[in-house]
Amino acid sequence: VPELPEVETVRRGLADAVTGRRLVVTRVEHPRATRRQPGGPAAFEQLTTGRTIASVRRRGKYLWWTFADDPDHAGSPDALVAHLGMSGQFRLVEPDGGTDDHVRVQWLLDDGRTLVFRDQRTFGWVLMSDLGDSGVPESVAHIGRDPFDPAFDPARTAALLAGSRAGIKRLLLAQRHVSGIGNIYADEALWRAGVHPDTPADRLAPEGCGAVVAAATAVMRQALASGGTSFDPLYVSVNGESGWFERSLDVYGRAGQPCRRCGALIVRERFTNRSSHRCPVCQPAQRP
DNA sequence: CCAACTACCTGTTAGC
DNA sequence: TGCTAACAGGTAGTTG
Repeated sequence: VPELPEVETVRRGLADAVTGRRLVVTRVEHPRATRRQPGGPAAFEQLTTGRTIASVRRRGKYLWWTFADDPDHAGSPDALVAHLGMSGQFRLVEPDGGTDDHVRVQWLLDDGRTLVFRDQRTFGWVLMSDLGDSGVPESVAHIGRDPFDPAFDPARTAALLAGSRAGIKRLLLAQRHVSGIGNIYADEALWRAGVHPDTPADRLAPEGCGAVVAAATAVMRQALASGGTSFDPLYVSVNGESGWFERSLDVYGRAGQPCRRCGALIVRERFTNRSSHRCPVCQPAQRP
């Protein structure tokens, strides 16, 4: 699943490939991809066709392209926001390349290539959105900053987390106080910090929450440095390459294998209709 | 306002 | 072999 390091890898690939390119024509192949767009596929095609990409930006797992000023599109939203969901990909296709069943949106570029948005499980989406005064699209403004943001404030984030009684893993996944963390890196961060996922954040206090945030930041930086993506054909960069970080995961997907710190067997538990992985010794259950 | 729950979706794998 | 169930899980909307 694309989380912060994977989405940042995609952003970098996109920035290199499409900055300054004009979208000659947009075609929505699957209406679900534009389900959040007022006016649906037709509106999305009309609002994006002919525009020139000025920059590619990101907050948490949300990506957006800004567009160059264009009198033909005066009054149109300024940003194309995309979320990859579970399985979304941006891929560049050479002029003689084909298409496939998972392509949801495609853009013919002015260099002859085609940019495609592929998404097997269709949780991803694209949307034209206004840029607010802060430079963040309206549809992204509800999430917190991510740890790669130069303006990210770890102490303030820890204080915000510690102000909640909710379990720390739920809070990390909520994207509210800190964004970009998904199930994989949440489990990795909690293992590194030695914290049980259900520990109430207020019980951890700002110090404990700060340690979890620091662990999440560290593991995501390492993941970004080692190719940014998990080793999975669903999560590839713009050029189709997979990363190698899955080989470095300590708990996620390691149920039944020994903890790399203490040797106890990693357990997998149900957690709000998904799964949590933890070491029963390093991350013991909290006493009531 | 906060916290918790569920629908959304499809390809793969496990089990009978 | 064929069928069913479980599983992967981020987000938005709803409910309590």
